[in-house]
Amino acid sequence: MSVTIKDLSNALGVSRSTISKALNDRPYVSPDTKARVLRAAHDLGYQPSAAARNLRRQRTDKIGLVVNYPIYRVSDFLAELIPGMASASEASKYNLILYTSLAGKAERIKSLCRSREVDGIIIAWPQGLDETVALSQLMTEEDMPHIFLPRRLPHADLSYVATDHVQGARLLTEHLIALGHRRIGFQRLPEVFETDQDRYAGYAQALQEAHIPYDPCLVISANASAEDYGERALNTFTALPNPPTAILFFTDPVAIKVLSLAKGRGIRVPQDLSIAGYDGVLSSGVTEPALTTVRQPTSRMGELAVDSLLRLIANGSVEPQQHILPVELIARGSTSLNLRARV
Amino acid sequence: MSVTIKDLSNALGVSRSTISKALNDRPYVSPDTKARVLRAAHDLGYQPSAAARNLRRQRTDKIGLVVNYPIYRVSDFLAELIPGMASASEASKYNLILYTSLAGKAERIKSLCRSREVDGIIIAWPQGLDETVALSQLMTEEDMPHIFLPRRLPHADLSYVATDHVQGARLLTEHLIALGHRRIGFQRLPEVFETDQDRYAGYAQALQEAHIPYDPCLVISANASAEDYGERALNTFTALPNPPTAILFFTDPVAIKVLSLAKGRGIRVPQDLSIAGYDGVLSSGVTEPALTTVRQPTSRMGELAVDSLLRLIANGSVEPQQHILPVELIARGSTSLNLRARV
DNA sequence: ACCCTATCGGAAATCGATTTCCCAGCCTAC
DNA sequence: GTAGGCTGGGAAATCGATTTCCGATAGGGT
Repeated sequence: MSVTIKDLSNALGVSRSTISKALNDRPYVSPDTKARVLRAAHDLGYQPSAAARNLRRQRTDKIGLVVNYPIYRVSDFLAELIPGMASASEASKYNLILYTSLAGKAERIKSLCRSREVDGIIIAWPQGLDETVALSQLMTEEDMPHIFLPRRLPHADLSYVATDHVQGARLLTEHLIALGHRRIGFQRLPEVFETDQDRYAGYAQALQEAHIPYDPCLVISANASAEDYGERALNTFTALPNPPTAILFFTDPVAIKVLSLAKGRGIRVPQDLSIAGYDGVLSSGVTEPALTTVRQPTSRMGELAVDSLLRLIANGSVEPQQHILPVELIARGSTSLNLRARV
Repeated sequence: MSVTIKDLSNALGVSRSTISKALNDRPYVSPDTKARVLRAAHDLGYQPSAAARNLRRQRTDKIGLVVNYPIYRVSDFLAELIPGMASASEASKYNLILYTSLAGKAERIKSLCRSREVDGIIIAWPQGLDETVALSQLMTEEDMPHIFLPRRLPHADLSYVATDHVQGARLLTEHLIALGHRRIGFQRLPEVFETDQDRYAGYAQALQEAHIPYDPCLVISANASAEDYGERALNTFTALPNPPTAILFFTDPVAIKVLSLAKGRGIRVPQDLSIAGYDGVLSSGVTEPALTTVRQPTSRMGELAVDSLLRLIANGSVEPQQHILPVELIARGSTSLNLRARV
């Protein structure tokens, strides 16, 4: 079959241990022998068996990525995250193994840990804090380094990489306030998203600092089971006696949908209503008008997640890795000066 | 450390071979013993070591995905392809390992084959036919089943899964002809893309069947090194004495760019000029007007690639797998009846 | 009663590397 | 001159499963 270390040994008349030492840059091999080994290895096209190596070294140089992609299908999340992670990991001789069917299955994640087919795990899927803590505990028991994505987790022991949702919502709100808006609608995320609290906090902070009184009518919750977030929100808001002059939606696709909905109803954006999204997906730049949004450094987040995980793997669980990345406001045509008379 | 087959053996007073047989559903184990083994395995949370298993069985149940993602960054290619592949492979107990830094490096692909860390490889990156054939040969020599994506390859021995670019270009062209267009601009792809010939053929066929004479002025080549495909094409076409009334661009982002460019120059789309793209990216649906385009079943292509590869792995290289998937015309606002006087 | 076969289970080989341990020289230092 | 420390290299153990081979027992046919 393929050429093994034994073949090399036979060809050179040198023991297998010496071959191994030579190839792995270990001491106690003469320069001469080492050169001969390297040469022969190259000539015969020798490549160590990954399985044998993994078995003996008790590590695989592989990172598991557990994702529940449908949630993110709405955005370019995967498309940006994966390349970022892949380049970061390959730079460190690691590779990525994808697991998309493990979402929510604690039992299967435990099996993954026990089989030791990866050295660490990056988990990207939204769930409650309690479940996350339980999951983290499970992996810790199995001695499996791990890191969560893409949300801040209010727990001192958990490792995560996130983007700053407080800042994101605050930037958007401040932007609208600066444009003269005082009645700003805010659509909360479905409860499963931990990010919701952060964004809401950012929104509330910005309002408070501008001394704009908080009006509960301007904040509506999205029902996770329903799909027509956008339409419901628009209906609710326009039905108000004193409707908002601007609305923040929790994701670009929803905002984009509302954009076209508004157009159909004769609501001019941004003259009659300013609209903003969140994420900075490609589509947000080509709508008419283009969408004001917040761009998250997804690719960077992927890199950082890998780097952090590798640190956990190397150091054998020192203190947890917690990183929050800044986001960027992209102000575009869908938001403008509040033209309606100041009330 | 973790619980091994030896621990099970000790706990039960049963030999390791019997344990293995019981767990792997092999004959010559009494139902009683088998039940006891399964029970103990479950109670102790036994999970076989992936490395040991791979070493002994000489396979890993993993598929390598070699991609050169930047090329596809313009589209949702990765975002759709990967979930499709992942779900198909996990349904068959396989997992995906990502390799993004191997593009173009034949030597490293050879190493990948020799290390046997995957049972098969799916390669998705554009390159010339000669290189592809050479690469395929290399992998065949290493006994590594493999399949190419996402283009038809005019070679009887190569395995690939592709979408039907002839049909795609033909559908678009026929659509425009049906709308009364007779001067239809066609932008060819950079030469590196094998798809170019197919699309061009589709375009030419449609014209011929409609008895529209071929005008070389209406076909321009894109320079792979330049980035401003769209602008150049628009300039060239509008400078013609008898300019086209419709233009086919080779990808949605380019068409979208031209859309906004045209708007800036006072060219009305579709009244003055019909424009179409290719790919059906999310953005194409939200432009004003929405873009007529062709949608490729990327996710399905991913699934099919995995299924085909698994077939190659199972059958030990029977005949090559070659699949071409149909595409779908999405007619939208950017193309309309040819309103200019018939010349 | 005897042989043959099918079933069950264990001992040992195997997969292909790494790592530990040990031996033989050789050099240095006292 | 000898003890002790290096260095280069080999023998063998090891990682944790699967698989082959073989022995023992039981059941069935003549």
